[in-house]
Amino acid sequence: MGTHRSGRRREVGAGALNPTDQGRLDLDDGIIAPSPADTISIAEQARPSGRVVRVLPDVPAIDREFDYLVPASWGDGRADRLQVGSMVRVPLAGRRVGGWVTALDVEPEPGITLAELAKLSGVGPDDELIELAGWAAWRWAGRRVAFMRAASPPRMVAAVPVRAPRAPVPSGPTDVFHDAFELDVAVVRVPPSDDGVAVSMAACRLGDALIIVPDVTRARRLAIALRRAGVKVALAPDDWAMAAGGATVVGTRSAAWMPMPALAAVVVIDEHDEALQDERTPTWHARDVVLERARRRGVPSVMATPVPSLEALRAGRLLRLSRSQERETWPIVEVLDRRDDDPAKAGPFSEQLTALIRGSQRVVCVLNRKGRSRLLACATCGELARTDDGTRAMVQRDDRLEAPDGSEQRPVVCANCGATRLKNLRVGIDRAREELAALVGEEVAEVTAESDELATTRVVIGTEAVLHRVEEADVVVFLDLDQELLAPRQRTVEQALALLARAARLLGGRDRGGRLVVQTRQPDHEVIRAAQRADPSIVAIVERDRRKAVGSPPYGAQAAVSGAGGAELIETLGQPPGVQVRGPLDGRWLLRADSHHPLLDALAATPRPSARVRVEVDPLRV
DNA sequence: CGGACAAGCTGA
DNA sequence: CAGCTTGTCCGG
Repeated sequence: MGTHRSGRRREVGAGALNPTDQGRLDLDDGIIAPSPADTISIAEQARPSGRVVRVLPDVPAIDREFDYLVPASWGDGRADRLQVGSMVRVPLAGRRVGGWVTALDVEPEPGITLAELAKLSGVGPDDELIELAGWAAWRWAGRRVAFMRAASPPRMVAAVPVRAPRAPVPSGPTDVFHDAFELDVAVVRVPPSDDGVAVSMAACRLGDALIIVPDVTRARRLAIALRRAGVKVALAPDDWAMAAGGATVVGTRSAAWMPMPALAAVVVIDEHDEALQDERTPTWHARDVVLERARRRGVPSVMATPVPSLEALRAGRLLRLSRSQERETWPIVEVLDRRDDDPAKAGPFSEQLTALIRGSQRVVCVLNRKGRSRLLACATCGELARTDDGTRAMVQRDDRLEAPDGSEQRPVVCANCGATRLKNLRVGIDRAREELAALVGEEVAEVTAESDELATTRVVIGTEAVLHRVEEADVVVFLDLDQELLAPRQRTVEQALALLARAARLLGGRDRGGRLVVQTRQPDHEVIRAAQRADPSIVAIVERDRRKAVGSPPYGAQAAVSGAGGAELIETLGQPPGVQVRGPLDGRWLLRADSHHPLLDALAATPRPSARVRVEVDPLRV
C-alpha cells in the first residue's frame, strides 16, 4: 500500500451544489484503482453480513464519513432505535470518538474491515438538520462537524417525548404580521420599541414556529409571553427534547439549529443585530440559516426589525407602516453640531448638552470605546481627518495620515484649512464620567457590560452596553457618534443606525417626549438624517448604492483567508473563474466574486491544508 | 485531532 | 547507527 496515496483527493464538484441539491456535499473519496496486490486482498475479503451504517465522527479535522457494523448484541432494541442522526461512539484510529449516523443500511466499500459501533449515546439531529449542516458547510466554507454540533442536544437525549395534541392558538388581528406570513419571505419594519410578541403570535397561529432573537433576555421574555398565550414553547437550547417532539422554539442564534419536526413558520426578531452572526469560524448567520430552512420546508419567514439590513431587504419583501405612523414610533432626535466648538478646549460635553442634562430626568450617556481607532480633528477648524470618500477615520502613523487598511496616505494636513496640528478627540470613559459629575454637580454611575447592579443615579454613562442594561430613559446622549460613523468596519453605517434604534427603545415614541441627543461633527450624515426623519430607508439607499459600486455583500461575495495554512490554501485554490484573489495584507487574503456560487464552490473543492486556516465568508471586517 | 511510521538530524 | 525530533499520512 502507499503507492496510490496521492490519488486520494476529495472531489466536491460544483455540480453537487446546484440550487436544488445544495445540502449534499459528496464526501466519498474518489479512490483510484488499487494495485494488483491490493486487488487480491480485496477479493479474499468476505462481505460483512450484519447491518452497516455510515458515521460522521465528531472530529472537525477529519470531516469524512466512515462505515461501521451494528453489533449483533444490539438486537436487544438498540438496533431498532438506531436512526439517521443518532449519536454514537465509534472506534477510530485506536481511540473512541463521538459521531453521528448519517445513513442506515449502506453498502460498505469493499476491501475494508469494518469495526463495530461502540455505543448508542442518544438522539441527534434529524435528516433535515444533517442536510442543512451540509449546506451551511458550503455556505460558510466550514466543516460539517461544526454545524452538526450546533444541531445536537446540549445533553444527551435518550428518547424524544411524544407530543400531546396541539392546543389551538386563539386567532388574532389581521395586522401587518398576518399579511407578512402570506408572503414567502417578508421584512417588517417595526417600531424601535417593538417586543416581537405580535409577530411571534402571528407565526404561532400557523403552527410550530421557529423564533430567533439576538439575546437570551429577550428569548426568555418572549417565551414567557407566548406561554401565557397558550403556546407550547421550547426554549433553546435547553428544551431540545421538547422541540424534537414538536413545539414552537424560541432562542438566540443557536436556536436556528433546533429540531422542528412540524415547522410552520420562521421569525427573526431584530434581524439587524450582529449577535445573530457567530464570530468564531465558521461565521454563520442565524438569519441565513433559518431562511434557508424555511425555503427548503416551503414555509414562510418574517424578519422584524426597525432597521433592516440590506441582506434582509434583498431576501424578502419590505412591509412598513405609513410614514406618519412610523414617525410616531421614533423619539425626537436632537443634533448638537460640534464643528463650531473650540477644538482646543472642547471636552466631551458641549454647553448645550450640559444644560440639557441638568434639566432632564433620567439620562443615559453613551461613549463607545470599542476598537482602537482614534479620531483626529484639526486643532484649528475642527475638521475630522477622514479618507477621501469621507467614510473612514484616518490614523496618524509617524509623519503621515493613513487609512486603517493602508490604502490611502497623506501628510498631516487638514483637508479643510491646511493647518498641520491635529488633536486627538478620544476621551476615556472614566474621565468623561468625572467631568460629567462635576458639570451636573451630582453622582454619575458608570455602567459597563460587567457591572451587575442596576445603576440608581439619575445620570449614567457607559459604552454601548449601557443601552442593554437600562430599560427606560428620558434622554439618551451619544457623546461622540462620529466614532461609530467612521469605524473601520463593514456595515458601519447600518450598525450606527442600529445603535440609535437601540437607544430609541429606551425612549419610546414621539408622544413620550423622550429625546435622542447626538453630538457630531457630521450633522448631515445619512444616519443622523434617517433617525431624525424616522426613515431607515435613507440609510438603506445610500448604503445599497455604495455596496453595489464596490460589490460587497449582499451584492457580491467575499471571503477572508488567514492563519498559518492560509498561503497553502490560496496556492491550491489557484485562480478559479469568476474569483478575484487579493492580498496578502497582514497575512490575510481577500477573495471576491459577484455571487456566492463561484467563490464557495471553489473553496469547497479546495482541500484544506493541515495547518490551521481561518476562512470567514462575508467577514465583518475587510 | 492524534497515533503510526518514515525521514532527517545529532552525537559518539 | 541508536535515539530523538519533525513531518506526513490516515482513520472504517
